[in-house]
Amino acid sequence: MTRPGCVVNRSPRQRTSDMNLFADIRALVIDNLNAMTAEGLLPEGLSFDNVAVEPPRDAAHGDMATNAAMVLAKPAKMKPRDIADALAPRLMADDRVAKAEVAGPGFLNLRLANGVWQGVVETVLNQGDAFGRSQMGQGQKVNVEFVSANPTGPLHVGHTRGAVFGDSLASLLAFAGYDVTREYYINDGGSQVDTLARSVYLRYLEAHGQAVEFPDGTYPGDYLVPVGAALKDKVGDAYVGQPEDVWLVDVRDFATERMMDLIREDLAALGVKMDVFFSEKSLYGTGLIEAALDSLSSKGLIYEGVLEPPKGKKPEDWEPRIQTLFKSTDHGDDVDRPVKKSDGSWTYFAPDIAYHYDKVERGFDALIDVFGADHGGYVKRMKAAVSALSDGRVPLDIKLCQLVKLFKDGKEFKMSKRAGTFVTLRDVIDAVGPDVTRFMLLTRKNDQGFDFDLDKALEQSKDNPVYYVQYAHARVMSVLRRATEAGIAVDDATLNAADLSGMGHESELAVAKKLAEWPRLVETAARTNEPHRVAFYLYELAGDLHALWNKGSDVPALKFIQEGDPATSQSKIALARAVSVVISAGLGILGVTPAQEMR
RNA sequence: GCACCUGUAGCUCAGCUGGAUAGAGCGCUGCCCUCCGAAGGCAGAGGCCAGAGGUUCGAAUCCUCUCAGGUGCGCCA
Repeated sequence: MTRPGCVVNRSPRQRTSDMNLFADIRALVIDNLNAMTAEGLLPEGLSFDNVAVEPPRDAAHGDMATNAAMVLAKPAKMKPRDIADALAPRLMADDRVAKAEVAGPGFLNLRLANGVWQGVVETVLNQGDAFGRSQMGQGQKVNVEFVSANPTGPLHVGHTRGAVFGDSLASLLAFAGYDVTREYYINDGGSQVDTLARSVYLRYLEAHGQAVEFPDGTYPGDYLVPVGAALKDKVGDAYVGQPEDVWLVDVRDFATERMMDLIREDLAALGVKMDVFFSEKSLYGTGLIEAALDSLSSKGLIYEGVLEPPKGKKPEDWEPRIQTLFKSTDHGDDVDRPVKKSDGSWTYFAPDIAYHYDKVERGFDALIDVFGADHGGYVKRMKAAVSALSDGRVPLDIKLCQLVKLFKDGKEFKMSKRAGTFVTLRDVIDAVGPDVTRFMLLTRKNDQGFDFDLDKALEQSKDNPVYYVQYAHARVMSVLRRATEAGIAVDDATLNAADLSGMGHESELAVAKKLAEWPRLVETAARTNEPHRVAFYLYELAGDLHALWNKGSDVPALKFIQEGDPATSQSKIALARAVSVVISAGLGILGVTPAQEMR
């Protein structure tokens, strides 16, 4: 703990920890609460868990506020005001705290010394991209499964959202100290890949000059034309006129491989790189499905039984039948779920269980699945399965991404495979580029529907937040270039060592305060698995920089470059540089490249 | 019928797991470039946080119910 009297020749800012100023001040509060307890000013045994130190909504309330007095009043059987009055002078004894005053119902508002904020800038510059990195993950292994689109065609806009969300979430968790694995589950074991094979076979016949028609239940998309042609190149006419059992397996493997190549290229175009592609097919014949179900069985969670028909909407051909069921209701599900079809083969759920069993067996401490909203019905059963398989040890968080509606010319652009209006991920990237695509999709919470207006994304106007953030970064780069031209040294080493006392105006400190929130925001975003918070923070930080920039027009003393005064210029440019460092790091999490200049 | 998601300014959305007078962008009104990049900034108007109860020092946030929209609901994955 800090004891001001013992510190010689050290400015306050040098004693703030490197990571999270809010955590530092909270520690200060807790330390003093402990001391008060030791002195008998507070009763023994109080829990300080709910004591929070947060930025107040209104800047007029100071830099930070703590609810300590209000939270403790009831269990301590004391008035909040009395606790606050006793705590305030103690906090002020620390030289980071310039002022502590009791306000409202019992808030303790803190104003910190200017040196603290200058210290934040110094810390950002010292740590560079590492500023805001957290140890909260403690190296725990987290598996993020996302996209997992069926290997039957190119990725479409819906997949794009899941891809961007999952990839950014993975980056965020890595930034917060987790050991992250990005994973894609290939649904190559079901009947849809047989359908794919038959569709490709038709294209293959077509490549041999035959006229073909695509009956219902096949994929008529043009993207299979080159696959049919490639199959012809590979096998010649060996499969022409042959029955299905001759070619199905080979064509299926061939087509699936081609589709995965396509999907990998699509992901690469978005800047997404998976660590693991896990094949559903690889589960069959290896005993893994059996092992997973044996595990459930040994816990008494597998039984033969009959399900009730769903009320309200009763299937036409409903008839009661005995099935092999997983007792998922023991782990929070609404009804038990079948793992075998009536013909004795596995349902789709069985390999899903086995796949998650495998993830648990691979030693992950936490699992995250990113699904489309149309898979919302599977959340409870998957959670039940993982809970059962891991005896509740491994948490599974399932993030649902709501649907994306595309708008063009002010009208919704409906997708229809039959009509050929099939909007692919590649279409979107070709139209607006990967950076805009990624940032835009992250400006909405994952469980909120998304209206993606392609025209506005193309406009590159203020409607388009990515440009607002990019513009802020580009402006800083511009200042650095200008300063260099003016003969002011602004390399990182120089700024790193700069005296920051020339950066103390209220408007400048406001920006530094925003920078101080970054580590805390990273932890909140990581804890809630919500990467969109990063995008919104960057937007706010960019706004703060733009505001300061424009104030330079009214107040020349606020210009970053002060003619004839390199030292003051450097201290102000250090602030600007720090902003660009955090924007760069934040955009890195989102997978967006920071702009050096705008054209 | 049941489950999950959503409902906040005219529009599109945030709201930091319960904090103070609920925020931003677009649109609207009025301003700011002889001056570091105006792709920017400042100011103003605009709200019964879907509705009703409850929990407590305190609720947009947690609980219950109602209303509205979306997504799903055994032998498709």
